[in-house]
Amino acid sequence: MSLASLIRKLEQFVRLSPTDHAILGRAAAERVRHLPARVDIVREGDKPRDVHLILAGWACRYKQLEDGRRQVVAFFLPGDICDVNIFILREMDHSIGTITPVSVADLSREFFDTVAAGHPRIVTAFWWETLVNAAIQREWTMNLGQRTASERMAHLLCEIFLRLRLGGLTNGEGCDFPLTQADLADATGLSKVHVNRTLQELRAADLIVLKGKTLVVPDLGRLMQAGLFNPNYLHMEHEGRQLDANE
Amino acid sequence: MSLASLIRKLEQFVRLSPTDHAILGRAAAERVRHLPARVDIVREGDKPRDVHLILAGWACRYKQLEDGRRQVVAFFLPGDICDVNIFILREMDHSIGTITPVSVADLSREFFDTVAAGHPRIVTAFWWETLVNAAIQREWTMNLGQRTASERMAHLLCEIFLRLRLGGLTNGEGCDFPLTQADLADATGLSKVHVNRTLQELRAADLIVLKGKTLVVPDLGRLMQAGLFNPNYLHMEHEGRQLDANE
DNA sequence: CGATTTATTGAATCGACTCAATTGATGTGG
DNA sequence: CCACATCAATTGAGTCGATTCAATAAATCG
Repeated sequence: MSLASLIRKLEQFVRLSPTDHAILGRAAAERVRHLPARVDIVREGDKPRDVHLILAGWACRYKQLEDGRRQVVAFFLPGDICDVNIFILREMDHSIGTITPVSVADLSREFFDTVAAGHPRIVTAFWWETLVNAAIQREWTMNLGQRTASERMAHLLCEIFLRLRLGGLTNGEGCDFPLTQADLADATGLSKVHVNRTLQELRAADLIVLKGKTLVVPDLGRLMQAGLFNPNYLHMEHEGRQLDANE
Repeated sequence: MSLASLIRKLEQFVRLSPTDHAILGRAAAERVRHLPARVDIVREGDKPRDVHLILAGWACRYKQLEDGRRQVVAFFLPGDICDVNIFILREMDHSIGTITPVSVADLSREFFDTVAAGHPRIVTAFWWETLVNAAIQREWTMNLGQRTASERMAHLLCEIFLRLRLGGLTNGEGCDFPLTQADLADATGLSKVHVNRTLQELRAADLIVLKGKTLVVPDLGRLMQAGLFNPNYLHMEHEGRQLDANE
């Protein structure tokens, strides 16, 4: 269960009090839904109601053009919050869909009001989450604009691996990896065929082992080099060090 | 002077009180700097100190790879705030540079603390600004990942034109346009040469008139079509209508 | 006014795409 | 538990959008 991942992630940035933990725990337990793979959680045009906290499973944020071209603009991993304060806006400008079966907690506007009123550390933690998500989105812009296919793919894999590790969701050099090549294509702006060839390149260079929904990164440093990956944008600079230890 | 643009922009979303106006006015007047064109306001790796409010001129947010490849990930127009609460983070993961000469107000951490403590409408307005900036960044991801060169360029021009109009910075169908083709190349992920050819295409289709640092959009609807532009992500849905009138 | 930046044009090349077919997994019902 | 159906991954061949390199023209600036 991955309220733990959320707290672990937030705590590498701010230290939360027992009360803060309790508040988050209660919010995450209140309205939980279990969704199958490949369904929409919210759709472009919807009126935003709740903020979604992913407790288990993977999801993605995507946008689509009328002619069907589709871009995944973000992945959500367990412990990720979809859009803090999204209910401020009138309507969604994008959709959120599940990749695997997902457990999601719906966080109400009232919860955020409560937090804003009396839990400044959580407010700070949520701002941190928001700023990091913005940084990730910028890095994706960079990724699509400047990196070659294999750099781009290596970069994306580094990011996912590090984000999973931050949530305590890796086993040494390996992690679950439920994305299909079609998902990777939608995220990297490449064609499915080229994604396939790009992955083969990375495999041939012994940068990744990817099969059966599992990713192994034998040498993260080399994969980072291949992707021109600089982790600064993930802003894991605080207590992050100590967490690295128990991997 | 473009505190007006900021207020105009925020007010099409939340109605601010006279006190709110005064607070913003004071903050924007306190520490103002005038910078020449083509210099950095902040650099990647810096410790974030203040939040920057662009009072006049254009700037951009950019990231660079070691080998020199450069991606502009956002443009800042008069009235734009660079990163609300950025001082939460340890260090900048990108740089901000001027394009034209710029007047910038440095907003202190204390200002944001004051706002958080006693000016809920401004807090909401700042969240709105933050969420819209995130939406813009997502749309750029989409733009780079899915649109062809000419769609991409048309889309970018639509966005800039609409954002300028929202700040009251257009004259009918025209606006200032200080970006060079090299800037457009860095923003669209295209080569300079191809930017040139793409602009010629748009000119040939009578979608734009662009010369001498001025852009004219004879038919915004057609340009939007050409760029597969859906303005929903700018979230101008509120009092926006009435503002359109006095253009 | 010359110097430098910005814009434009041409030609050759290449990275990534499309189309099309095949192989390999995964999953479901009889 | 196998057989079939579907979805995911792989391979080959030909094409095209966008790139690079290189040179010239036009603007802008001190």
